[in-house]
Amino acid sequence: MPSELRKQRDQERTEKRRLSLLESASRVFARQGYHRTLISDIVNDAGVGQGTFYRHFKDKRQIFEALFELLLQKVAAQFQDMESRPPQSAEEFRSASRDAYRRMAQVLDQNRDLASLLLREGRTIDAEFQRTVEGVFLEFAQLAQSFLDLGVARGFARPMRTDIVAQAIVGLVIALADSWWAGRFPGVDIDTLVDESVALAFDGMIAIPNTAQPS
Amino acid sequence: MPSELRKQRDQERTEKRRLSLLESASRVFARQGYHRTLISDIVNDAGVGQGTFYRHFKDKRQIFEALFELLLQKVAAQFQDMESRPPQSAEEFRSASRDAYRRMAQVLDQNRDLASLLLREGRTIDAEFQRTVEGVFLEFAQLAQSFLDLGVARGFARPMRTDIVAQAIVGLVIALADSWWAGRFPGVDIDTLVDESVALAFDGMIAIPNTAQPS
Amino acid sequence: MPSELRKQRDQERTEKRRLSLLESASRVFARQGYHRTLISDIVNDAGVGQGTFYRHFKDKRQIFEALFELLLQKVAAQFQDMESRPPQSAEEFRSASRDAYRRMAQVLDQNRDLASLLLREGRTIDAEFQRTVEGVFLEFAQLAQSFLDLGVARGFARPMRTDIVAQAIVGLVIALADSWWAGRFPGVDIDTLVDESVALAFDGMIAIPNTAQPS
Amino acid sequence: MPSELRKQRDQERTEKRRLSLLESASRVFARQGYHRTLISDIVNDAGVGQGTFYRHFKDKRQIFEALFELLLQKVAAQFQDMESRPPQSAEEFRSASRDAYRRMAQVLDQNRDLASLLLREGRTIDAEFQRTVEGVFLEFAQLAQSFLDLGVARGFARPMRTDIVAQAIVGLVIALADSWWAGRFPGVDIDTLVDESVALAFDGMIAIPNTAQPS
DNA sequence: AATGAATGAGTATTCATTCAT
DNA sequence: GATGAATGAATACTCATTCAT
Repeated sequence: MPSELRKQRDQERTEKRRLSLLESASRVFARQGYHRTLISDIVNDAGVGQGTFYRHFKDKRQIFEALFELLLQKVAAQFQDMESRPPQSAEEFRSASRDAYRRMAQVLDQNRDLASLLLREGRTIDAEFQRTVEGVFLEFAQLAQSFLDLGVARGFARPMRTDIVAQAIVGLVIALADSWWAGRFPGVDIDTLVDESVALAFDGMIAIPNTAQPS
Repeated sequence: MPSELRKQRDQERTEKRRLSLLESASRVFARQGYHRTLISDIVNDAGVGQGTFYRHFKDKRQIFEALFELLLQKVAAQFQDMESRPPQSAEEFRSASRDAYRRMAQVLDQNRDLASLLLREGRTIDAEFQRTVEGVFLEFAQLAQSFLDLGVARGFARPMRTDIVAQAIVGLVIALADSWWAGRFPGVDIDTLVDESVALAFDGMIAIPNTAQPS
Repeated sequence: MPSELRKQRDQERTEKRRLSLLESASRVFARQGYHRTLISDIVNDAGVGQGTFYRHFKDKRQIFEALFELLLQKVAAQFQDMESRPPQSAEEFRSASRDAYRRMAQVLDQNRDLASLLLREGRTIDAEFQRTVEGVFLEFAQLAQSFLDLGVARGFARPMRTDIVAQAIVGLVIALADSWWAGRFPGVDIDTLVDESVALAFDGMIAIPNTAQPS
Repeated sequence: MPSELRKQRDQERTEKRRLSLLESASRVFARQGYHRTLISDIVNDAGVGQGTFYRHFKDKRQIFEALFELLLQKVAAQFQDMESRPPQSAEEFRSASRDAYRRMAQVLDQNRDLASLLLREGRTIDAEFQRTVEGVFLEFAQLAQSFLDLGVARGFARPMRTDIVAQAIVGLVIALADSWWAGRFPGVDIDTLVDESVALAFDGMIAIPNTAQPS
């Protein structure tokens, strides 16, 4: 009895089906938004029967949740191999920041539909999901804050309310991602976006008098 | 002719009803979110009959739209009397920015429920409303951009991609408002928030070498 | 504003609607059984919209429950004015029993559909309803038992396990009602049924030797 | 020729599967009732695949039918070896009755789950099954009736509507079985139940004057 | 023969909208 | 104009049944 083989093959097929549903859901959510999407839209897009959906997910919320976790995994993977040595100089501080920023930009852009969807609708599902999403935002903010604290402690950054600035930075990233996806920066590449953001965050907007008046 | 008087009184009562429905809608939307709110929730909160809703609004979308316009009006009013004389110095540039920022912070905070709701859910209603909301965001960004352009032109601000920075600034404002409302800044007052934001936007995070090297 | 009048008229109409739904439910349940009956069958029979059902009842179980209570009320009403003076002689004991029996037979027969339905399906709805129904059966059995106990105490009845006999009597009543409704007693009237039951319960089946051997 | 042996073994295994499914069905039906039982409940209990069910039974109704027939067979077996010599005296009449009663009590109690299930739900499956069940009840009633007729003819029993009394007796048996299973007779053994039933059926409840008046 | 993933017909239920009073 | 009971279209979800492996 090749039941072992059978079992494995079945499992693989099941997993494939699940992924195909996730892809369809992502596509349809991106097109119509979470709330205007029916289960039937998803299964039609996936080309499977109505009942098949319920074999893999409890309801619309759960497939959305699964998409959310998928994105989190990808984000985590992107930062997996990131150097963790604390910066030794102002220059290293800045380059580490730029690196983190660039990685975030990349993972967001590589998962554009998913990320855009989750950023836009994640907090409109229900109270619990709202908390989940805000928890993730907060985690990022806290990561940023501890990095800022380090910079302040070592004198690479000026004294500041790092809690406030960290949240501002996260908001800035999200806002720019959103604008970028909305096509409001025609002709701008990601590197420019990153460079401008980092420049703003580090140097601010103010004209630098030193450089301008060398004499 | 009492019919004239009667007519006016009726009209007033009608207007009062409309406002009461708008208030209820705002309250209920804020509590449950747009998508989880039923017409019956709104009329129950307002203490009027189900049919009465339809005498004043076509559907849920329309009352949401009306709330959106109400907020826009209040924002506009806040900026009505703002001085429009272009800044003549770097110092004026900075203070004008802070003033604009503070006004925005005030109007958002005075309409906390409404603003929070619209920022969170405005783009999840439908495609058309999404465009409307993004149009408003864009307007703010453009306003900010033209102000930045002016700063750059006069040498108050360093050269930069003002289109990008403007959107970043708008995102930053929204993110901080959101965090503030979510209670993530316990013990922080609005002025501190504004000051930190302006400091970040103008000076960046970097330690100021001038101060460090006085000689 | 005749809102008072309006309210009353509305309430009356609502009550009428509710009764019409109960009647339809009773009719359809009787025809198809509880489990094979759809909400749509009931509303079609009542000639009202699908949503109207849910304005009056939570679900199919609840309308069944309401029918059950309706029957209980009618049974209670039938026994409302029953004489409660304890029997003073064997003859009174027997006639009081016959009277109770007859009343039960009447109320069951007057609510044939309802009673038949509830006796047949009442215990197949769910565990909780089963307990409810059995509770009612038990109440009747206990009533019968206390009556029997009295008869035994006064010497009108022979010593016996009145708990067992009481339940047997209740079962006997139900079985005969069921057979009667199923048309298994063609040409028999209710009085005959009652008389035979009482004779069986009181005298048993055995030939009476005294009477048979007068000489 | 090993194919012969193989065939037989296969057949045995098939039969074992069938029985295991029947047992599971009986168990699950008894626990949840027919209508609340899903095919999946049965196959899960039996530890076989969903498809296997359909290799042995057409649908839920058919497995219920099979259980019903199983019970009938057991009942028939119980009465197989029963003496068929007509009673020659009042005493034999009574003892034959008690014997039949006791056998019925035994077979019902030995198949408690099955019997309880079929008595409770048998008539709620569909119209056809209802007729089948009522046919079986009727058969029992007719058997009882012909026995009663014989008793009346020979003077062992008083003249009575034997059709009515027979059905009453059957109802009484069922009611007591039901009460017994429901635990409403704590501490009572089956023999007591049988004895009380026979006493009620033969002698009724009335106090026996003979004993009271010895002279 | 056994399996269990896939299927979709069948239903309960919700809720925006209407309209008689 | 206000009301709220009535409505039924729209949808989520279940579960018996099939069938490829």
